[in-house]
Amino acid sequence: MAYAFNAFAGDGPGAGELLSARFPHFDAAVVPFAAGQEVVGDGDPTENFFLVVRGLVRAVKFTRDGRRQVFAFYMPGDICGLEPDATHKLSIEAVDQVAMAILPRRACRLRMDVDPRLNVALFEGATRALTLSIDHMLMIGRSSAEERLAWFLMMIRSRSAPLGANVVELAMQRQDIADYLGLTIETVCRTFTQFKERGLITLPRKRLVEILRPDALRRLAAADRDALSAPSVAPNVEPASGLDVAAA
Amino acid sequence: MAYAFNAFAGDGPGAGELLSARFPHFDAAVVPFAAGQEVVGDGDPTENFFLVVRGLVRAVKFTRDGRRQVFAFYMPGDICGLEPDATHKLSIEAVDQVAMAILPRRACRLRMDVDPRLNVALFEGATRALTLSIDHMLMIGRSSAEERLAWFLMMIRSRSAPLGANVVELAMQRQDIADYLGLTIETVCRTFTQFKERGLITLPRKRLVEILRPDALRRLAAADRDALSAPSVAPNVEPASGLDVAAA
DNA sequence: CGGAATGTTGAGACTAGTCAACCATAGTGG
DNA sequence: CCACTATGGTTGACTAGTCTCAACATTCCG
Repeated sequence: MAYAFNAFAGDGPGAGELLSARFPHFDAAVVPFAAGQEVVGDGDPTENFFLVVRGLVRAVKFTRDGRRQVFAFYMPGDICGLEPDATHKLSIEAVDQVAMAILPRRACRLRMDVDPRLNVALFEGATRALTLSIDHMLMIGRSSAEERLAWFLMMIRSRSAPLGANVVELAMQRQDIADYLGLTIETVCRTFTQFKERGLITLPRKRLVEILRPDALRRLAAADRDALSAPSVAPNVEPASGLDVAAA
Repeated sequence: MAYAFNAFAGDGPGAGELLSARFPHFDAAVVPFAAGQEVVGDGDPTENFFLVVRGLVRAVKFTRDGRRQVFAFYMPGDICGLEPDATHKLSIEAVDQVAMAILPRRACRLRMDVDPRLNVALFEGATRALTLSIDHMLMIGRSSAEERLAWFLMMIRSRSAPLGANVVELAMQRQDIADYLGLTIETVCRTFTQFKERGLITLPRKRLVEILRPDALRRLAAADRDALSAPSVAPNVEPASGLDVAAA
């Protein structure tokens, strides 16, 4: 599987920035992918890392009987494709029109051996990714449908919107949200409707959410995540945790 | 949170071996912990890595309203405590009588900067940990109770028993299993009973499981995991995936 | 033996899933 | 311009699996 590190825009120079500074390759090959197109598939050899330049990317895994789990969404600045094994175990797919910079793993590994800073950055990126996947797991394992959707909305908001903006664009479709949250598409719909009826949000368009009561949603979302109350990070700031990271 | 790398016994020298070879500190301080004792808690500063020397360790996270998720079990040879942030976000607790070697992070980091091999080993450990957490997440998000328990049993069997052994000791109690699988304790019990009635297992003691039909359990467990069918690793071998890894 | 902790079983409630119908939107071609 | 279709999204009725609450059994330990 390819796991993506998160660039963590507000977090000083993240892995993405570090890499792009260190790797001319990033600029060398930027490849476009159409919506729904597979970047790498389950079983493909792990030859490259990928830096998302434009669009939205998802990392998914299928079961034999067709169930699907979305492990992460990647936005511009995120890196995916980090994976220990010789073959990918997650599929990386373009959600909409996407551009990805191709970063040959061989070159990366060579650099990693020589450059301790890059090494540390990648290592920290990987452990951070693990941290985020744990938030995701806690949410999936121990939350109700409404808690999951609230968590999702706050996560997307903190990632994609300028801080404080309360209108979020959902590039992914309902099925992706459902598979990310471990729910069915119907439950996601119903929960959206319920949020509307409770005055928490409005839906100007299907893929556009206006958050009317961010505090209420945050409270819902926080029920099973400590991030909001964790003292180490600035309190009362939306956790960047949603930035899931997945191996590609 | 502290994430533990897995030593991967059958996988050549794992991170644990590498570290113990490289770090005299490993032998320097081996600390015992009583059953139930907390090694590090949520919010504690991240000062050390830990190598499990004896016993069973769990990494858990609590929600404000008391729900609990177990993210990983660590067995002798596993390392926990890997975490990017300054404070732990998971608690590390001894399940039974445990001995842990204390590995100062400062010393590790210094070494990591100088020794590329250690660095690569740790990095691969982290990405592998992420891979494993994804298996865990897929299981929690998309499986029935019986699939989860079957998955759990096959995981424990592959980790703790000599290959092929069909009697597995469960050092953890039912509540730990439930919180690991995202179920309630009652559902875990009922599923055990159901497995007994179907002739899949016997329970000579509460904490001792004899697996009568490993293939049937494996089929159940495999419904939402590719590991069994993945071609990159030896096929038809129990996946070592269960070896969850958590940051401590 | 007594008590506490752990584990099991049962009955009923409730959440989310399933199956199915319907609606909205966008694109296509007559 | 208007069917017609395809896709994506919503809603409803019903079901099923898991949770909740409660009682009871077992094991452990002083």
